[in-house]
Amino acid sequence: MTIKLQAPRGTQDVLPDAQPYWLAVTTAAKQTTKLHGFQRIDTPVFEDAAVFEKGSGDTTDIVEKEMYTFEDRGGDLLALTPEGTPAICRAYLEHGMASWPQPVRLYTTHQMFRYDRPQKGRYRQHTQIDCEVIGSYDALVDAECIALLWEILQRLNLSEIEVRLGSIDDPGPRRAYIERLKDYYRPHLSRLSEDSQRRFERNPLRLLDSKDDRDLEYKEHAPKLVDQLSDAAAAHHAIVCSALESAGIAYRIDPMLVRGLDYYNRTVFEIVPTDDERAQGTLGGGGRYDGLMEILGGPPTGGMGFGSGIERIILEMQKRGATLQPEAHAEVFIVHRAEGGPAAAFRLASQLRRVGRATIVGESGRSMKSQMRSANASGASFAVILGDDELARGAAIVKDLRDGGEQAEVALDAVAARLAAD
RNA sequence: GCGGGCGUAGCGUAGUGGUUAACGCGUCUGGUUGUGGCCCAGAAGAUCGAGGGUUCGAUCCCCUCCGCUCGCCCCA
Repeated sequence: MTIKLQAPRGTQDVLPDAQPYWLAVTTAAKQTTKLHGFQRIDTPVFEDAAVFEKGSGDTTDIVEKEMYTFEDRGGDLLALTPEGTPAICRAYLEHGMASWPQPVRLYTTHQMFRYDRPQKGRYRQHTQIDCEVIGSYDALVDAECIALLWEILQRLNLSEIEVRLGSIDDPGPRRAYIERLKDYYRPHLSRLSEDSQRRFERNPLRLLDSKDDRDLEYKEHAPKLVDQLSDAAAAHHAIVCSALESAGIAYRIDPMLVRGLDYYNRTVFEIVPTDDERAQGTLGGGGRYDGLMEILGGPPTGGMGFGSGIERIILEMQKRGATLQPEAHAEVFIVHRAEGGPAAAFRLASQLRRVGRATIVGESGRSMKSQMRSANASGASFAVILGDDELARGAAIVKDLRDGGEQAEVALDAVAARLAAD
């Protein structure tokens, strides 16, 4: 019978105590993207479902089993964004950004929704920092995006991180490679794990991602895509590598790196904590998506970007021992206990706010002790006390709460000026 | 979708087959004459996740469900 209302599974409330972490991360993203010439964009929380069905690929897990799709009252089929890139690309096309100076560098922080089984670092609603560079095929842009995420994490004192870099070539050569890969695996198929047997049919690249003991031996000797790239992709990859080196960014070539989205080509990357083995430890990842615009009905347009999970970044910060304190609720706390006190307190509070001071008025009817306790708990630096005697002569007591508790009587009209923000 | 752990006041925990379920933190109210932080006192706050079963009796034993959580798959 007790109906307990609670946040839906896989969602969470970000309480005041956690806000400093969110502020730190979003600030780091804002500042770093600005240093790279990115502009902010915001796209809707939901989109026409087709944006993702076409954009992300309708055989990807994200679209196939994780999308929150619904029909609205007008009969339109909509989806809560599971993934930012197609939405931003849609906006690029819709607003004719191809006529802006190219490439267009865009960033956002965006709610993502995926119907998935929650666990540590994985939620049904999560927030991503999303950066996209659209309108460029330049390999240097790939390196810049990787560097950008790297710098954001560095700014948050997450230094024990590692870039994993790979290339999945362009669609044509990749298809040829996949055939070679399947040829390699086919004779061993019956000895592979069930998961891998399924992957063989559905997503052969994932064979290389298996952690099952039964697959390891075959995986080790499997042909690696990154070793046999087409000339164009190999040259592209080489530029990315040397750019990262010149920027002093440590990376590791990961031949097994496979991303879960269909549209990637050439560069793919992830950044993970050095000491974290878990799959959900990935702090961010992305890659190049030169074919995506065409899939969405636009002209051929190069693109490169990444997403990074804010919740995961915060978990990692806390794991490293970061402790950020919430700000004080107020700077000035007005204690009133007098005939006419409430009205005077209310008026004084608005004067204080006009001069830039965060001000809280104590609860009417509570004792002075009680209000002073509230003042202390609010973190305010000053209490302004309105008592009968002072009010009778048009004055108030200003008390410094920070240490000794010095106090002085000040004319009511002079309080705001005295406590004004610098 | 699959497997493991857990479910007692807002939070963190204790506890027992049988009178009013305990403690800490937090909240509120007080500690004389109008004032915080420490300290002290008091109060409020829990149908012990839900339903069923065993039993004279269950918060404690059994089953089911729900929820949370960790892992697999996959992803940020």
